Amino acid sequence: MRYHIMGVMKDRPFAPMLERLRNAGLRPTRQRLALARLLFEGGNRHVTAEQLHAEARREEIAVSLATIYNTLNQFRKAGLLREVVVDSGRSWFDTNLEDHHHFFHEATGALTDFEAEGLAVEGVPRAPRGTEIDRVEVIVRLRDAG
Amino acid sequence: MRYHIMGVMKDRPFAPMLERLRNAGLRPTRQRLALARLLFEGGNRHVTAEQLHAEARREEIAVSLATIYNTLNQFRKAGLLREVVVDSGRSWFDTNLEDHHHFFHEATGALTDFEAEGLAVEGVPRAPRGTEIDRVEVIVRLRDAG
DNA sequence: CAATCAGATTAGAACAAATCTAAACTATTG
DNA sequence: CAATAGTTTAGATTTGTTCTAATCTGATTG
Repeated sequence: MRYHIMGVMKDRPFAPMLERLRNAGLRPTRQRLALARLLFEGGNRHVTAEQLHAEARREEIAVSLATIYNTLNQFRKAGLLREVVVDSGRSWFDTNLEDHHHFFHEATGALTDFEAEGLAVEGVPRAPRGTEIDRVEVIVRLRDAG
Repeated sequence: MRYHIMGVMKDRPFAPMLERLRNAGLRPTRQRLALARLLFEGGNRHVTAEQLHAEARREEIAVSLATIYNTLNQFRKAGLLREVVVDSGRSWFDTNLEDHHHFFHEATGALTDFEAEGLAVEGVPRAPRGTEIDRVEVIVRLRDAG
């Protein structure tokens, strides 16, 4: 199998990303590939749709906002991203798939991870009839010290 | 100091509610008084702005949606309500001011309280520089059992 | 390697939640 | 009871997100 070079290539091969999309059952289109690289190469991050769109523009990747939304949702459904809801009005997408929780600084809107290791949540009541626990989410809301 | 009994009476006087608004520094207008009664008489509840608006209409209380939003936010700022963000796209307001957390059933959108008593969250990391912990929020996301 | 076509992308319209505006109204104060 | 600061309102506006219908493209097949 051969890989040919197209478009923006920093210094990483994109074969792994291509594979990653295929494994997720997503056709590796230009747009998805480019967005996957923005999202997954270079450490964990949190983005909103608008942020990612702006970033793509900056990198001169032609992607419509509709595609950003489509892609983020597809990635989420495929388990490549997690959605984080901390303030109403917009959604954050988190590339960190490990067991972790969030700090949310209300004043600035800054969202940061902290590992679940070391955190213990005990005494969660039984799920109501007909339901089961999907996930226990801890959000630590911060304010400016004073 | 006098304590008012908040029992399950059909014909409640609204003096206590009036007092409650005054104490919160809010002028007790018709609209605020009516909404306060819907919200605070008869047990804890969760509402969205639209829900409360619909309910007010049903009760033939003339209140605009703008006033619903204003009032909910004023009540929140005054500490009479808490805002709960579980799904992006809308805000819930919770009349339960005690230390508690939430079940959120994604499929139905149902939001229910559970007491913090019995729940222990341990090992929350230190707040980042310049910030302090405002509140630790636990959201237990539910899915249909199966 | 060209034709095919399901699936993907797109611009722009549509939608929903929430906020804003500025005009009309009302609870309080003097 | 008049003055006024605070409140309410309809409707416009803003913001985030989804939808639509037309166009395009990656993969498959012959």
